Amino acid sequence: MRFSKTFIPTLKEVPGDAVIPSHILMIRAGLTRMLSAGIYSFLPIGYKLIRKISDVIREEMNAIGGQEFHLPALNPKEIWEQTGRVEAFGDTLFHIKNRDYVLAPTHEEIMAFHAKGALKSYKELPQIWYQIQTKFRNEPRPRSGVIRGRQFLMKDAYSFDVDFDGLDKSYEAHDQAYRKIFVRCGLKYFIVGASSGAMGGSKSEEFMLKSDAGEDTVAYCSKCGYAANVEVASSIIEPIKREEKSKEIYEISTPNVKSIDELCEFLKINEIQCAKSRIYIHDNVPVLILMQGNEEVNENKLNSFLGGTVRPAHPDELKEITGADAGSIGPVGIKMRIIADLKLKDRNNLFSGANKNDYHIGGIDFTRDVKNIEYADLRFAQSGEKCGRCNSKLEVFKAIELGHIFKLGTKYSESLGVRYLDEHGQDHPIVMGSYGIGVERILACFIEQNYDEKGILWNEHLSPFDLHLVGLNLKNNETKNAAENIYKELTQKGYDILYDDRLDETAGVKFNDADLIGIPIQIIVGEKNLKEQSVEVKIRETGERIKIKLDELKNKIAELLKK
RNA sequence: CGGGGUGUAGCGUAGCCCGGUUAGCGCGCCUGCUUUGGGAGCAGGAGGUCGCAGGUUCAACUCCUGCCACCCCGACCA
Repeated sequence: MRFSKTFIPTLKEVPGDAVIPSHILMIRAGLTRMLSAGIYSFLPIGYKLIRKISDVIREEMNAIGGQEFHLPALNPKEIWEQTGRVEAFGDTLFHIKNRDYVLAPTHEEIMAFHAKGALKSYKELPQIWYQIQTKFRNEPRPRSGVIRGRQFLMKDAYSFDVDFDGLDKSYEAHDQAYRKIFVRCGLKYFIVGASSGAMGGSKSEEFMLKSDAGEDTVAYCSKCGYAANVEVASSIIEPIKREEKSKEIYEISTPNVKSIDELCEFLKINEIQCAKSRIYIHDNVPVLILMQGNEEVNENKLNSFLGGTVRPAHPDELKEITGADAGSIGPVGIKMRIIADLKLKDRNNLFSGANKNDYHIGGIDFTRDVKNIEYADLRFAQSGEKCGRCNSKLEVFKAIELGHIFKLGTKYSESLGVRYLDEHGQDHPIVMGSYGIGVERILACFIEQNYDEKGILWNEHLSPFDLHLVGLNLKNNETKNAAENIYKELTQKGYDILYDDRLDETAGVKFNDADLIGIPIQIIVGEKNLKEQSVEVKIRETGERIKIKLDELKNKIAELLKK
């Protein structure tokens, strides 16, 4: 493809709205342009990459028997009402104003609608149906470029089976296909078991990728592969030992001390010696939660420990319940259920609030002064702590969700009446699975993992072109002829080439654009080397430049691209 | 939805606090000449509802009010 005839609007400067590397580079390298918040246009090179990624997905989906559909984005609202998801999605669902349609945020309903009455016999099952299409979600806050948009491309697949054993097989097939897809796209991913949230259903796995632009925080063990959202992740921690001698309990006047930081500063103590108090309301009953001073309550863990409904107490409730405001609450003498994090188990000589504003208590011994105290794991796992499974070190970091597979079960087939007859003529709901991949996310995440200060670093897994041919001063006829010949010959050999044939751009501009766009191999044709019948081959990632005789170029390229 | 920030030419920005030239600069773009191995030089040129609406004023990019858009943090999140 000739650069001079292709729309590749590269940008020298960082666009004001972009913050994360992939977003900046996708705009600077001319892959995408923003139309509105969370709505992006893909320009020719960007769209070419989207097609390449889609093709990988398509191949792996077809390999497990998937059949590709093309479904409407415009859906009758009625179908979504039948499954209760108009309400479930709430404001996230886009509604059409002048007709009772919604813009599909996903396609369980529509696939199930087509399956209904069409898949009637056990003989027709199982089926895997998928599509690669645009979804619409009215995200309250789009961010990170293409990573969370209001309109985005998703591959979503649905499996239809006679029973849960069949579903297990379909699920397993997708699991394997997904691994292949992400490996083929060159992504360093990991898998997190997760709850399936608003989608309904039981088992699920998320395919995730480490990134500062991520929206989830996960704990990951690179040794055994344990990965879990920090909301549920557990870790092995070293217990903190009791001090040898328990001091007497004593009250301290602490005027205007509200936070743990202020308390530590005021008393010249370490936050590890503090028991931080939080009041939660559990099924309308207050509970005191105690955390070590430097840690926060993991409300998710608290929730699953207590069951029922749990919420933090409002500031105005605190005084009524404890007699003090936040910052002066503590376990000594308080009459309610008390649960402390395991890090505080049986500790002594602790500091906490006195349940009296502007006073704290020191010398607290949980075994002596706080009767009926319960202990539970209520903290967030942190980097460096030991993995609960294999004892090596956990890492905690932000991650982006690339794909999600889950066992839906019969939620949609029940509510929409998607049923089949078994060999005895008995009728059953079809058992479904649902499997999604964010297509643009693959592109953005690849860039998040492969860039340097000059631009993107495509590789053998993913690249818009095989080769970037840079013709320097093309007003020089010899150079032009040589470049044109190389372009012709290598194209005939089957290579996909971006040929920078721009007449007026200087060498520097072309070099920088080539580095920005980031095709792995550059062939540079210039007067200097042509005098020796040579051109230069530059490896984008390493910056290595190799001088090659013209007649050896084809072999060298073949060798480089074979890897 | 809460907190913070920004909106000036295709892109990046100065000016605004403290109202008063023709709204300035860099990049990009157009024309000509020179240049061509790491974002070229000279000369000339085009391009602006200063986010929108209202208000104050002799006078508004600048002050006030409302709205909108975009970004960041949080809440939310298949």
